[in-house]
Amino acid sequence: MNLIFMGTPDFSVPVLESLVEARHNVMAVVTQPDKPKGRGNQMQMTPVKEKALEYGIDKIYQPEKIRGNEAFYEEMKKLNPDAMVVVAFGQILPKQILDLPKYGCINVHASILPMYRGSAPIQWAIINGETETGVTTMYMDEGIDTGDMLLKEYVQIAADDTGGSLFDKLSRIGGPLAVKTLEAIENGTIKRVKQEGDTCYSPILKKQTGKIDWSKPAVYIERLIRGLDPWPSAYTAINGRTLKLWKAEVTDKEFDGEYGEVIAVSDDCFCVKTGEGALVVRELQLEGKKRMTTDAFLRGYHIECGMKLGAEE
RNA sequence: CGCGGGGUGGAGCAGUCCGGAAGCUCGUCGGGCUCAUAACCCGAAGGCCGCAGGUUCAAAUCCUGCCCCCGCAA
Repeated sequence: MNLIFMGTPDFSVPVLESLVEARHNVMAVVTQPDKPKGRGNQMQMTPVKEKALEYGIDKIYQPEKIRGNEAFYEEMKKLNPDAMVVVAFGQILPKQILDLPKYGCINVHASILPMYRGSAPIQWAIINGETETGVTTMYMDEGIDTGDMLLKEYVQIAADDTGGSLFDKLSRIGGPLAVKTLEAIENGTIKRVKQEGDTCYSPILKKQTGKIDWSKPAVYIERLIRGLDPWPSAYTAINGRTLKLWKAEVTDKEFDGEYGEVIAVSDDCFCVKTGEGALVVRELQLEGKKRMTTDAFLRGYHIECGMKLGAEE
């Protein structure tokens, strides 16, 4: 098929790869504009752009805004695509664009719709303690992840899955599922299913999302830590410095003390009181330092019972 | 030129401001104690103090340039 691919971050890349490898003709790639990122504010290409360049796809569009962008619309129209495949592109497409391709716009979404619509379905599935998630392909409509569903593939969430590991699992199946969906569309064997029943929205992740509220149950905090690993990470504060937590275990034991108070310290870990149970910290990272085991951390940093984490200085 | 922290035996740190014998908590190896041990006691090995210049009688420490790691902001 003659395709236009729209996507931006890492999650989009494996889908682009699958499409190219399945010998679809990816005529053009649309991705978000390059932005200055990272230390020193270096300009950085989006992952999708990098991959497109690697494949020698020369038509790369990076419109600031698609909505109301007539020039862009004319370009797309000229290409006359059979379908557009959209994966985590980052802009909402106007109806004009959605109606353009013969077979419509296909979206690959990292959840089992209609649950976890929105931009961070993977991480929120972990944070909320789901045991299962997956990938859904659908026809796009004007809403956010509300279009008719096409194919689904389920994935189990392991007790030690992180945002990163689950991301990897889902991005591996996203590509093949997109290819399969296009095949079925071409053959006319695809079935479209309306989204009905329970739904929920997974809001975009911000740095702030990772701020630990110690009055929450330990199980929730533990899932927050896993869900936001490797980005944006769950964090608290110690002696006025940011402390990221990377690995922790939950204890049911209840201790006296305030929420966020260190209530036990041993050679290789320390324990923090939460709203429900306590959290044993196993791996962390102090501002300006590398990620390390609590064991290593405690050799150079002194922690005592009674210290409060997350306190505003 | 966005802001900031840091690179010291295998790990994590102190020492740097106010130059002058390489330190701390662990780990490793050997020995001892013990029914036994990740516990305790004794001993040992292991460091171009990120790299390159400079100042000095003397530099981990002061000056200059560079490399690398990390947090924030975007």
